[in-house]
Amino acid sequence: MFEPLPDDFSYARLEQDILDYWDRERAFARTQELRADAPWFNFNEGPPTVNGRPGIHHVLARTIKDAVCRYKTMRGFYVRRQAGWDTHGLPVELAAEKELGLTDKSQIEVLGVDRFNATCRDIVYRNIGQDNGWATLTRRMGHWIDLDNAYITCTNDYVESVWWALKQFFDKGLIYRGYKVVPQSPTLGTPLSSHELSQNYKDVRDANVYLKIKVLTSNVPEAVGASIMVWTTTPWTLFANVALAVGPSIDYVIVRHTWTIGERTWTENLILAESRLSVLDGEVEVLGRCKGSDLVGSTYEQIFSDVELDAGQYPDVLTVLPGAFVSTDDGTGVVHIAPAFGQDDFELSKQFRLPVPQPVTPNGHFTPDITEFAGRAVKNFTYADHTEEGADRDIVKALKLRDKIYRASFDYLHSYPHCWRTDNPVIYYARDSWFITSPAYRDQLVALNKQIHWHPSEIGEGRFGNWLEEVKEWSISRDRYWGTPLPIWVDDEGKDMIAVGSIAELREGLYEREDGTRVPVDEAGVEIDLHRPFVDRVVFERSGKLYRRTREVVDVWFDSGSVPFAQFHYPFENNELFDKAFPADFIAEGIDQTRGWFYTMHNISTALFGTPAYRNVVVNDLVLDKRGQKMSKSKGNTVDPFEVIEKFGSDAIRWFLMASSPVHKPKLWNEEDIAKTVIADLFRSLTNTYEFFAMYANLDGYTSADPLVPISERAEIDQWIISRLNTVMGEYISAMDDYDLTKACRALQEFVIEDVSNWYVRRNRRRFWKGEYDTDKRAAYQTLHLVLERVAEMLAPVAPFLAESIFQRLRSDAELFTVHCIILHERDEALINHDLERRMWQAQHIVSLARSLREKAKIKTRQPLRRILLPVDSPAMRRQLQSVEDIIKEEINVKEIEYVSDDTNIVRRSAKPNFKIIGKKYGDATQSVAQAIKSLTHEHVRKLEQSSVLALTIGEQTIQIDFEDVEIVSEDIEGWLVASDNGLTVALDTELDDALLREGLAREFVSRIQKIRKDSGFEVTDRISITFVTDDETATALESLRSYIGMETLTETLERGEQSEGVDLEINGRHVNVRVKRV
RNA sequence: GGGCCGAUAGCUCAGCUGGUUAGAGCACACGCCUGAUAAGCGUGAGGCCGGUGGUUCAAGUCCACUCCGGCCCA
Repeated sequence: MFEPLPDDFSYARLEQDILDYWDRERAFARTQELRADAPWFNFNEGPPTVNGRPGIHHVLARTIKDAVCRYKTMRGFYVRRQAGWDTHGLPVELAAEKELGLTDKSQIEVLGVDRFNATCRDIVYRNIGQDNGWATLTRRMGHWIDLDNAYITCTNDYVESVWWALKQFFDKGLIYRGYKVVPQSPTLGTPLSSHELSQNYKDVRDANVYLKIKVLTSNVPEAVGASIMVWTTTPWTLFANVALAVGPSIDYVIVRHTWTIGERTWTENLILAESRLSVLDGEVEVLGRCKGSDLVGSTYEQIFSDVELDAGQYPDVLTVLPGAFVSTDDGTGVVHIAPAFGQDDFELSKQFRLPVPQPVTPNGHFTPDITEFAGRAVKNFTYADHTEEGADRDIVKALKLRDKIYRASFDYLHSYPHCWRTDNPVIYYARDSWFITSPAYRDQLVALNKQIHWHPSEIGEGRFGNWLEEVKEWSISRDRYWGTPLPIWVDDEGKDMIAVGSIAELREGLYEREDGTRVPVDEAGVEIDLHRPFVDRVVFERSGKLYRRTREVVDVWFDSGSVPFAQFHYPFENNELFDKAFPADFIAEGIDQTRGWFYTMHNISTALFGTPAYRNVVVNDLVLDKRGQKMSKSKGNTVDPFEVIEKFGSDAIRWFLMASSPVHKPKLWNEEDIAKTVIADLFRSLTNTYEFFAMYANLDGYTSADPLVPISERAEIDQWIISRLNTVMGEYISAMDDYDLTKACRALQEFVIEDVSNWYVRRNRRRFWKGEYDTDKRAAYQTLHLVLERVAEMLAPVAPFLAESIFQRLRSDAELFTVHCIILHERDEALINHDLERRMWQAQHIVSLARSLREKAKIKTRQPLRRILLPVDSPAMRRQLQSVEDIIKEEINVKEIEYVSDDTNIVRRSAKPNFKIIGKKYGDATQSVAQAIKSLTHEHVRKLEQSSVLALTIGEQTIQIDFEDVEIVSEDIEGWLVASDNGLTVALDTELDDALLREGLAREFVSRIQKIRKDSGFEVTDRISITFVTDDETATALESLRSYIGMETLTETLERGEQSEGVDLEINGRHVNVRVKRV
């Protein structure tokens, strides 16, 4: 018994049932157990941030992961799938601040780091277990991954592994503390890493200020006393100005600038890059020219004097210096240098030994040194409970009073980084922080990247490869609380450092109590927690020196980059497991991870193991809304994954995400497409095919125990669909092996809809419902059964629910508790018959051509026609078409097919050049040869066919045309309706005689009766009687085909009546009144 | 400013290492077919294959430049 799909069928319900079934059967766990001894295929889960909300783009990445893992399992591998949670860092800290009612970082210290971190930990574990969160989505979308044994980055085990890794870096001399300019989030008071920075560039309007700075001395005589033009978008940095930079090879001009307003005119001498003269508003007269290098050494008047600069100690202070980074794309070609607030500036300060005044606090406010602005915010900041206005406008006012402004507005539109958590502008800020010196092993990063298969490849070569080529030092410290503590202890003088790489080493330290007394860690009676504040209380005494831990925590990206080993608590446990599972064979995430997880894993793995962390990576692009717009909460165009899964089912969503466009292209979210191309097309075709199969198989009592009809003895169309099936199996596997899920899905989809449903089943309906249960019928069942089973297998990775549902209904083997545990069948070359596939393809095209001819002749298909003519090139072609003759005749309702060969004169033939071949042979003579071929006559073509060669004269030359140089086409047939396409020609005999007309009438009549039966709600097996009233001629026609009508419509009595008491029908222009009754 | 990707029918996408008439699905119009199908089939309309220039016998495909869009970086 093949169980039909339920009447109240819905995909959401079907999937719930399957989920319950999987739970009951422990399907995932048992599948894994089955593969216990199988070769491993290693997957690593990129941990989602635990308190983020899953969005539809996560469904995309998770579908890729799940589909590949399921596929590899079905290919016989053991696929270890450990879930993971990313639990440290700012997202959690901010949630904790909110929960504790804190508005500022400083309040955390007041509250106590222990309480703060306890809250963070609490939030983490609450979120992991939360309803409608990640775990729920993971289960509901059918993502098989081991959630029960997920790695959690804030556990002691995990942190210990990260510590081990950091110590490796330390021991290799790859970590150092340095004073550098870093992107700082002022409202968080912590530096951000470059990959964090990249998450939130926004277009903003900033200050657009042209300053004029008086030159005091210079080697360029005209420059003395003139003002050098300086452009800036950050007036707040001007207090820290120590120098100006010019491009040494850029051309500068000294101009007399005249400005008139009303009666008044001013003149002043200004210096700027010649190519930037357009920034000046007034009239300009050039007084002199020079190169930037000539200006070097000029001294100028300090812009603000709040910061004292000692020219004795720093000879180059307040002078013009050469800077390779100076451009003339915008501004004036002169850059103001504030080493504390710019990376280029800082480098220049090191080069020329300049001071680095720092008049701004880490949280973005002026220090008391800046008397006029002490305590003011440098930019506009928004906090949870208040906002602060930045000082820029007031600074410009102050500069105006000092007559240093040439022009100032606040309309400079540019893209500027903002803190990804607080949305406040980032400032570039010099401070102490810790770095990993990635450029030291850049070559290895680049070399190992070449071993990774990127899908698509251009990301690995382009975006990721370029990033590695110019790899920057990794700023790994964060001046925060909830994170892996940086395990480096520093002595009192700040010179000597020790790194701690394990809990055991930590135990060698002393625990410092509140009262200042120190006891060995093990005797302190405090539980070891590899977080602040516990680790801050541990100190080391070595050779008379006291070491205290540096206060920072580690960039969370270092946590996730440690997944390959930290998920196993390596090297403290599971070393054999690690050896087997590293490196990963496969990972998949969104393109935003290029400089995130993809990078940090690669970096750490390269430095520690000298091996790439993963062999294959599938990168998906964003999910955009229907109109191609980025989804965002503010636009209200986000998609709630739970909602759409309820609406369409996970399978449909998963299929759409894989099949609609390649995953590495931005994907437009279009629910109409899901409904029309997935649900109403692929899934409908498949479920209906199953329903059709089940209905008749159950009626006939077919079971899979019935003796198998050898495939070679089955009907040709059976062999055809089996051949197609095997071809598609081959395509599917090679696409999946290549991680091209889209191609695999599309091949399968087309097969199901076109070949199985619209051709095989439609063509074979009669075989299933007519007659007794004989060998041919059994062959039909076995064929369709086989096809459905294999389709369910191939469907399983991407649409696991529907595949399971169909597979469970079809299976005969009780051992196979899930489709996902079976080994995918590979194609059987012996069952592929290219010749047969080609013949069927020809038949389908002939049918199409014939239909279009009927359309032209306005003869409906129900009207039988006597014959079609098919021109054939060869006896072989004739044999080919004869083998599919019945199909053609039935599809287009003709009695006979006549084959005409080239020795008849009905067909005119001509030749088309085969450019691929003649192009190679004739080169630049190709066009003239092609012309000659096109003008070949019917006789020429016949001659060519007979002797395979033909001599042609072109101009003065004679050339020899070979048979392979041309493609022969049949053109038309005298007096017939003809159509040609794809090298096939069909001619239709449209002449009708009485017998054909009668038969047409009968078929039309049958069709109407069937409609009446259906409309009246009769069962398929109900027998009926028909009484009809019509004219004599029509009556005779109907009666002459009584047995045909009776057979088709299960009519027991067909009588001519007198009274028009039934339904009036208009059939082929005749009037018939019909009454149909059930008997 | 740099890097990567994309641009083909109203929409979503195919189009292999260049081969001369550029395809499919959806949507639209008309017709056909239907005892598995809220389906199917046919026909039609709809394309300066973003633009310019080049290489070539031949360019949607290769090269250069350019416009527009997306993403990433500065």
